[in-house]
Amino acid sequence: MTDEAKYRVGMVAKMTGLSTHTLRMWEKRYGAVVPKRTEAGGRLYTDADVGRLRLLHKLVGTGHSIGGIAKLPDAELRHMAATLSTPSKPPTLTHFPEIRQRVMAAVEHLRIEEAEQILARAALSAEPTEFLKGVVGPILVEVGTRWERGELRMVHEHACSTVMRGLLFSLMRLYPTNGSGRRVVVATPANENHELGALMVAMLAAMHGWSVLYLGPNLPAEEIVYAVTDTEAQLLMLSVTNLKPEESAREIAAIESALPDQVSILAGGRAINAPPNSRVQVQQDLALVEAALSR
Amino acid sequence: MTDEAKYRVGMVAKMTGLSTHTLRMWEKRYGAVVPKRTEAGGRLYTDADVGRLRLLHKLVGTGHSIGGIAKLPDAELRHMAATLSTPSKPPTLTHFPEIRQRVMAAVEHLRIEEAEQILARAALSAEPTEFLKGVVGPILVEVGTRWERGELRMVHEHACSTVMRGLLFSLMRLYPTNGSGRRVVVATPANENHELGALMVAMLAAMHGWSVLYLGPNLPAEEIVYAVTDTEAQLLMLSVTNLKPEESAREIAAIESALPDQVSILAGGRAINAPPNSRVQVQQDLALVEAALSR
DNA sequence: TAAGTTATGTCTAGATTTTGTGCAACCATT
DNA sequence: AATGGTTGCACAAAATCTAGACATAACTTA
Repeated sequence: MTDEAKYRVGMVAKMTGLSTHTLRMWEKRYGAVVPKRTEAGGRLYTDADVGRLRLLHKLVGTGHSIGGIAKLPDAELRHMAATLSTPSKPPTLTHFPEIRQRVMAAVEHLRIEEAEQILARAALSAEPTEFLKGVVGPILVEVGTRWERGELRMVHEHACSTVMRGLLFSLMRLYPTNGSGRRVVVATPANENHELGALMVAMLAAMHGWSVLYLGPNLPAEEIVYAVTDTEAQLLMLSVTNLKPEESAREIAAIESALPDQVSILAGGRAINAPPNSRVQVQQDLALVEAALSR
Repeated sequence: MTDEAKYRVGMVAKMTGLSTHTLRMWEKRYGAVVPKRTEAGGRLYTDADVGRLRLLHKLVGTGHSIGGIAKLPDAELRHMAATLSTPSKPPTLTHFPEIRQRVMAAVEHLRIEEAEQILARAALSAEPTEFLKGVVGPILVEVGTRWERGELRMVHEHACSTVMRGLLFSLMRLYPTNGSGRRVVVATPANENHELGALMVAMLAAMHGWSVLYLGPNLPAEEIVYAVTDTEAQLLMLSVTNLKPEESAREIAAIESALPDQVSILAGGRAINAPPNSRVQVQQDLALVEAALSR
């Protein structure tokens, strides 16, 4: 495909399905496309012209008036064609790779509404654990690594996190607490700002009927301890993805030593580093976390 | 997407489900939408017009009378559609002080589910702006000051922020974008971690039909600039509540100098500090922010 | 409750506009 | 001269425009 002007009007008529007459009229009356000319005055259309004409033809066929849309830019026309054809079938995607790919594409172009829509649909038609393991997790990892490699920018990472956060929040609320009275506190230690792992396990806990107190990222040990004891929670879940090993170990040790004996601690995340010989149970696999929660 | 007028009545009829007759009557009798005209007098509707008509159609379908709602501003219609409640006649006599008090009590005891419930109910029965100004804002301020005074702990502040964040996210999603094509980016400059102000204005923008790209807290100037230019947004909204004056001024100046001229900047928040003689418009009052958004 | 009023969608009718196509005369290349 | 293209004018079908008449339902008032 070049931007060479190479098609004459009869050829374009065949390619687009419009008559030569119509082509000339659309040019003269509405300036829909203005082809170059040969020295003798013959019209010469480019590939882009043909594409545009096809678009216009399609839109006119669905009811738009040529006079109203002839002057609009190509991007606008494409958008109109895209939004017009969709209402029939909102395809529920259950094929994880494709979902991931489409969400990544949306994030790359900062089209967060689109990303949200795809994810929301997928979330409702998949097993929650599967969804977390097969979609949310991998996407976060991919955005993270591509960001480090410089292929994506910080905005993409932020936007993606925002979408996921909102999504997980909404999903969490779909599972109302049952009266089992099992309470869990979910948090992230001091200086750890990555909350998405925490959100994922919080959602798992909610799914299993726990009453979840989600505290968000970056909390000093004493605050976490206070929350656990004040609410008489039986379980504390921590997520660490970005701390230095010694920092992780220090914080977790501080939390553990101050917690009442009967409280269990479940920790996970890429950078987790727990002191040995402690009651802190380290668990990276979401499925196993889930098993622990359903016990 | 542009705000160009490009649809003729027949197409609009197809898109909205209303008859051409009805469209003309709604215009003549109630001024529900007043489309531009071609030179010859033909009606030309914009995407925003279509969005508004869809809203009106939906509301009429649920029992509202067209005469009563035709003149209401878009934001009002969106709120009504979102809550499917009464036509704004009863000025919502929810008693804000009591709501605040009950939420505060719930937060104090870390009963976040209770807080969530109270807030969600109040949010749906109140005018969004009023709700933000009368409930969300004051509660955040109160939690902040009581924390500084040592009456509350960091966990309370975190838990409360988490609740509000989730709430605002959900509320934002109640107002789907119409095709008006007005895009706004909402963010918080580097080192500013308080995102709730940003979330509040993001929600206001969504209510007014803007397509909102919410980037969350703590973004360097160049990232914000990239997002704005990449999405061709017309407006950037910034919130600063916790930076030092010189830091605020530096970041904002950096952003402003790198942004294309046609992008407006609206900034607010306790610690905002904008360079003088700039196009940065500082606005602390939510009602005035809203006015700017509906222009 | 009956009668009158208002609100709202639909319909008609005749004038215009929009838009695709037909025809005529002419030009360029082969 | 055959082919494919150009321009301008004419024309007809479809879509709109305006103004007003009507039908129905909902609401008011006596």
